[in-house]
Amino acid sequence: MSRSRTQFAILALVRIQPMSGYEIREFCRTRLRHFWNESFGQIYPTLTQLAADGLVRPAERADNPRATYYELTEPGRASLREWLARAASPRMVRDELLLKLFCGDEATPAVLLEHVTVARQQAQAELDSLSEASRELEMYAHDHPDNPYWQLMLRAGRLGFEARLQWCAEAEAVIAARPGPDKETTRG
Amino acid sequence: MSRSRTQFAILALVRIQPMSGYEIREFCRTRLRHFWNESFGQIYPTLTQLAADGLVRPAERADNPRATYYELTEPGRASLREWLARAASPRMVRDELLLKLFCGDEATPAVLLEHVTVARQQAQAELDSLSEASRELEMYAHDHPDNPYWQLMLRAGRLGFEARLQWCAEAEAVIAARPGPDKETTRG
DNA sequence: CTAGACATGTAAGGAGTTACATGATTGC
DNA sequence: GCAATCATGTAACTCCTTACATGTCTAG
Repeated sequence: MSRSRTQFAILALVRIQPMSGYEIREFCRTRLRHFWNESFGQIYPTLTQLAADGLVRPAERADNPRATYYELTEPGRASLREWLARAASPRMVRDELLLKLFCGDEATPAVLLEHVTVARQQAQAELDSLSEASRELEMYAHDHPDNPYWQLMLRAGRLGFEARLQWCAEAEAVIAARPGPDKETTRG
Repeated sequence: MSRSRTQFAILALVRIQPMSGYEIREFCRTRLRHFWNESFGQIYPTLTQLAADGLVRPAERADNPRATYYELTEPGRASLREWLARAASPRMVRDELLLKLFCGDEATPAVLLEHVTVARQQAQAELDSLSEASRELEMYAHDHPDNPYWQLMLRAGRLGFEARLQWCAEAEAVIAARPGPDKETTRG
């Protein structure tokens, strides 16, 4: 049970090809960014534990002998499949922007507008990077058996960020329609 | 700095009206569910700390003398405003369903389909509860100065879950199109 | 009289991030 | 030579959930 979700994230990654801890981190940071994250502090200890448990093992890879690469073992594959069969724990979202908006009347419209604009730009940047990732997948993994699922994964990101973008536009309109901060509200 | 985001979530809630720890929990569990959560283990110690720091204080409330209600103090309001002015930390999402899909070819389509169907039903249930919440807000808080922001908050949930629903439908189609599990894939 | 909601709290532990420490290699 | 990237790890800490412990009140 320990290392719970991290463990399976790592197994899922080394299943594709042998990977080093550093590569696992980079993969999360770039490809899985919109729905998963793992940091070094989780990855390296978990990798050590997985190797001790025989679920992964050190592997050769021609391209760069500097790093320690790990590959999936058959027990590791069995463990991965067992996890796949279990129900997924519900999606967790923590959105500080919405929490701030929740007491929006306590702030000035200008401040809220700034927060939303930043969020809109971030969503747009994510959409751009998803498009790029989708093009890369089509080029390099067109025939990979996992490709339909990888495209679905990107599609989830795209739909999510499009919704976010739409919301930001609506929020900007609503906030802009509020009375400005020029007349001081005598509150206290 | 300690109790960081929990602290401000609580300040944001007691700002609306004096609340007990239990009510704060219920509010998160029901109204803020789609973007925020706090558990008892966080709420009670934080409430104690906030009271010690003078950011909230015990308050009277006619409707139920059993619980200890807390209200926002002026220093508490100042602290809330200061937090509101700071940039929101990026939205965090952790989606185990997508992680499973990421190695979808390792599972049977039937298993994946089941996971997605559960997710679709959950999204639909969330949409229903948001509609209900929106109707309630219009009825009881139509003239509340925060109402536009609360509606925006619900709108974010609605757009998000609609996107989720859309994605689930697409995912079901893609998975259903995959070769069935009747012919055993000789893999190992 | 009992199940369920209301109510408050603590303890333990799991999960996850950040900062630190270290060092090799590569490109400029 | 220097900065950036690649690479591995640890320690401290925050954050958060879960399980436990306890008790009241209300509705059936």
